[in-house]
Amino acid sequence: MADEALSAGAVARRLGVAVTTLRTWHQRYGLGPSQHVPGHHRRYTAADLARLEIMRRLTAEGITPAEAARWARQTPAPGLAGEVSTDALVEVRPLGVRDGGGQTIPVGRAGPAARGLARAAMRLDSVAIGETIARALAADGVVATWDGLLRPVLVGIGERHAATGGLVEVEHVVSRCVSEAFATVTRAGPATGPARILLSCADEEQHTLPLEALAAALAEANVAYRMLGARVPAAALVEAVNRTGPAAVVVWSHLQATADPAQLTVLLASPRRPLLVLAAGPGWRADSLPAGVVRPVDLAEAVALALAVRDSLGQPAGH
Amino acid sequence: MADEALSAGAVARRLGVAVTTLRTWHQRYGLGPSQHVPGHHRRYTAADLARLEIMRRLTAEGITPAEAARWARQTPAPGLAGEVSTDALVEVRPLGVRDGGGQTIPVGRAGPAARGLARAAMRLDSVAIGETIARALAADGVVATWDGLLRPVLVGIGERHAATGGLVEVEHVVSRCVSEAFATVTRAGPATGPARILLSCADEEQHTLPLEALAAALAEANVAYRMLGARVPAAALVEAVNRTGPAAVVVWSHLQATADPAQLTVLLASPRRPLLVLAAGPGWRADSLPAGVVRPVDLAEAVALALAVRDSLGQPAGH
DNA sequence: ATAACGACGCAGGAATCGACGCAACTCGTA
DNA sequence: TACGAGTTGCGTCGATTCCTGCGTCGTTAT
Repeated sequence: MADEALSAGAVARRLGVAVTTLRTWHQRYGLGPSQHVPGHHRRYTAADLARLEIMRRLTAEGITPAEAARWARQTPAPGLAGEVSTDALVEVRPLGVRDGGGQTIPVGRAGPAARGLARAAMRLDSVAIGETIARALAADGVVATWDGLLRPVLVGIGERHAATGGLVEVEHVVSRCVSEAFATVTRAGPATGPARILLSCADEEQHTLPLEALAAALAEANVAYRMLGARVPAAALVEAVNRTGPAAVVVWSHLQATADPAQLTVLLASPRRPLLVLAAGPGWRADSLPAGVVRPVDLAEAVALALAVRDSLGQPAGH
Repeated sequence: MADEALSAGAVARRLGVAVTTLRTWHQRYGLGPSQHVPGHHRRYTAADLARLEIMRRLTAEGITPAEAARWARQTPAPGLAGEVSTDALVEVRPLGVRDGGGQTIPVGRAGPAARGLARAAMRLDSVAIGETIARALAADGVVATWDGLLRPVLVGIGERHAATGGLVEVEHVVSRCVSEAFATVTRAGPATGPARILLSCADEEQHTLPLEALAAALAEANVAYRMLGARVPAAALVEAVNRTGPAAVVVWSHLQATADPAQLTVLLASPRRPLLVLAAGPGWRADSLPAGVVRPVDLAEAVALALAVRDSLGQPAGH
């Protein structure tokens, strides 16, 4: 048993926080090396690190740092199995405990889970990010998770990025984790019946996440679909429509620059014109859309429309 | 070539350090002649010298002596796929003709599975595509599936696309299915230990699939990593490196346009300089890479290098 | 006789310390 | 809706601690 005396920098790197934060946690919450002479360097033992790991896990769950520190401090030093039931903690929120700010992502009143996700994101802790998302997906489903957890955090990152220009790495890590989480949902739900719904990004549009959310929501509802992905030229979209003859087509555009209504018009003029053409995303201008195009306001509406198409045309043995 | 036991002075002269330093390295880091009785003269064998060579080169590259000693000490004496020598790797491959996928195999020799995958792709049948990939992954693992199945098909589609201009939808559907398959692999393997490997695309680079393959291969081997994803500006990459202090960084570039060596140079000049910087992908020009950058030729080599980093630095022992 | 040994110490530089402050986020209240 | 109070993460600054390569000294192996 060698004494793994980790330095402050090493611990900070491992946790994904700044060295100064480690010092702050020590003096504010008493969460530091058990043996530390003031003025000397901090040397974290395995037990100290375990405490900090608990701190990291609890804050990633959305628990107030002060509260998390209280739990981390009271854990028995020996033994790695310091499992703390987090579910109970989320519910019980003592009065007078506020959520603070600091270097974080604004999530508004999106709940503790979103705050925890934001914190894990700032630390680039992809494991915690993935676990949080998976838990939310299992508990609340795709639509609720998207609206209540993922979108607030993603929007927060986007705003901060637009304002300061930074946070690019954070955005990428979160996006990737969200993609992976949606992918597991997608893979888990085996599609039944033919895919009559086609999902596609607009030409040059690179943002896929909302479309992936829709895909996951459809998979959750056992609705078959086809996902084309990002940067689909109008010709390729028409080609796909002609080849597969979908009942509904969803075209996502995040930016106005990618929202050329012509690619929708071409769709409507296609030989195998789909019953429903959805222009989704904030890029589209309502007044410039060709007639016959529906514009859902949120994920729930898009899912509902897609389900309607499935229900009306799902059974080939009609009347 | 018999192993002439070198004296301390000879070794010191060869390495360019003082004799006392050799003694210091021995008693501080345990980096000395494997057989040495206290009080007697040190006699360095070839293996001992090799260890010291590693020590010298790593410290010359700006790596903390303690960390460099850890590398040198745990290097297997008989070259077990281990030779850490970055310079050697760069020089051994004077012209890396292709490595991300230059070979023109029209899916013909790649086996029946590839043919079936190509057919399902043309049909935009994402279910069949996903099943084929999942089956191959389960049977052959990530690396073999990538080299033997996915890369041939993707390359074939790419060539056809370049020639005819069509097949965009096919490419997108296949890419998405591959991503999802890799994501399930990624999610299935719980990472153990801190993530010391950082995966990132070059600036403006949009192709993520090869990086996702690497991530899946690492997850398959239970190696923790961090994936940044596509279009990572150099500043964001440096930011992530400084925040998480990884041991190895893999930067993927598919196109020459995105392979600016400056973003690697910045990495090497970073305060928390990683031990290993891998320039992966066909975009990089071997002759324009800064010294100290390793250029893996294929997925297997990249995985092997990453594993070496994990194995060599698993335990951050104290002094 | 020469080179190496072990112990000790030293100077330069990197990392960290403690204190302070700032900016940003939430939430209750006017 | 706007604003102040409470939190929180982290940057900055001068001082201090720690690491590291190497020189010196008396002794010992070759």
